[in-house]
Amino acid sequence: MIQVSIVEDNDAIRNGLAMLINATADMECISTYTDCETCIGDLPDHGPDVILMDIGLPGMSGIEGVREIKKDFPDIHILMLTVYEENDKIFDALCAGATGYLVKKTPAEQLIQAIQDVVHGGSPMSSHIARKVVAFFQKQPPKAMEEHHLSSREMDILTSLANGNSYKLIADDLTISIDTVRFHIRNIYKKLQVNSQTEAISKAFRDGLIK
Amino acid sequence: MIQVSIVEDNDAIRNGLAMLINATADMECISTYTDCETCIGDLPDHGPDVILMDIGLPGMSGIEGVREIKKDFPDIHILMLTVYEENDKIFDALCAGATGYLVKKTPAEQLIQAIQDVVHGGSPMSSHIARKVVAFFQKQPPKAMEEHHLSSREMDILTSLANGNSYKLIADDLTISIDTVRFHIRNIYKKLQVNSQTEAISKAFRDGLIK
DNA sequence: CGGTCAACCGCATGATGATGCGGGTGATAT
DNA sequence: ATATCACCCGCATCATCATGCGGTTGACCG
Repeated sequence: MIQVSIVEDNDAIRNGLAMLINATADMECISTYTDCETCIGDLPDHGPDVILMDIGLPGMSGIEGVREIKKDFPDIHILMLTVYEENDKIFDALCAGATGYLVKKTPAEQLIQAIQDVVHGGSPMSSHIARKVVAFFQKQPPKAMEEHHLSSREMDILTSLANGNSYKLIADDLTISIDTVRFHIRNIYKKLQVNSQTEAISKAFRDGLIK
Repeated sequence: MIQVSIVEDNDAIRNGLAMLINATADMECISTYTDCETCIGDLPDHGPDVILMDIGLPGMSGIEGVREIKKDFPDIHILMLTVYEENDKIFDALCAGATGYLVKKTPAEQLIQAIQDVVHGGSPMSSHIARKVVAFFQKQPPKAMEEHHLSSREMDILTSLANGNSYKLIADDLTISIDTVRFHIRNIYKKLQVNSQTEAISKAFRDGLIK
């Protein structure tokens, strides 16, 4: 029996969801809340397996609620159920610890399916949400190493620099002279359009040149 | 009519998939390949809407194939269909441009559903795959600011430092004296266990103190 | 009320870095 | 065969940083 709680301030939606869940075999809605705060207060007494969580709530937002709940009850799966489709909300919710993310227009049967999915190790997402999540990975390397056309030697030096080595140490590591290290670093600066180690390292990290 | 191509070296699987697709209304398999190279060669002539792509292929890997295809035909949706569930493969495939990621044991009807989903703006993923993708977002801050207990002032300085500002600039920005900047930086170094700007910035990035 | 702590300020010294200039080699491309 | 480019080396100079020491203030806590 999957035990579900609901956090949703709209009465009609909340009650509708509760009825839907109670009408499903092997699933029951053990509690409903109109805000995160009271939900969190109840958790020590009766913790559900899954929480359906709205985002736009009075008081603490659903995303903040996820963070709080996950901190103390990491085993509870939280399924965001919201009208928001902005990237910020999606990623914030997932980073906060939400296991899935559904838009409110999701049909009843898919919602039930999602709840089952989440307890069986899945992460249900509405299709357009999933697409945005996937898109996140694809726009990651806007400027890769090739864009900055750093030579392999320059990458050596940059990497060593990022590890906190001084010019002297880098020179010893690569068995070249310290002046050569200077030479390469000058070129790196030109290519990255910076003029200090700190800037170079920052840029390298942000552009994914270094991990 | 959704036009589908298949790249899969296993004869039984490839033929099975083709039959399944051709048996579905509004869907046809227009070509099948046992390797990426010939598929890519064919694309200029007959480009499908969706490609089902295996990863473990003779010659060019499916992931490399995705990269190549997406470079020249960004509108073709590629659905990975593979046995691999390792994080590396998943993320590499998505970064390369795959729109969805299914494991091979996916039942026929879900596979058909996934193909339809992908042309309608979704990103179908097997449930365990989706969970891994979501988990990616959640394990981001292994050591957050709290772990290093940097004060908010120290964070100001660290951030400014990462933006390539010199002590003097930081001092002006925060309207404090340059000696105070030094003071804070000394403390930052102690807390991060480093002793140079470069190391501090590297550590800050790697620990997610700075984005 | 004394203790602790974050935040602030100052000075001094040696080390390191940034940048300008000069030069050399070998491999690849035109 | 000459150009280009990555890579290598050297010197000089000024700016910046790392680190040691000292101090003040105001907030919070037992």
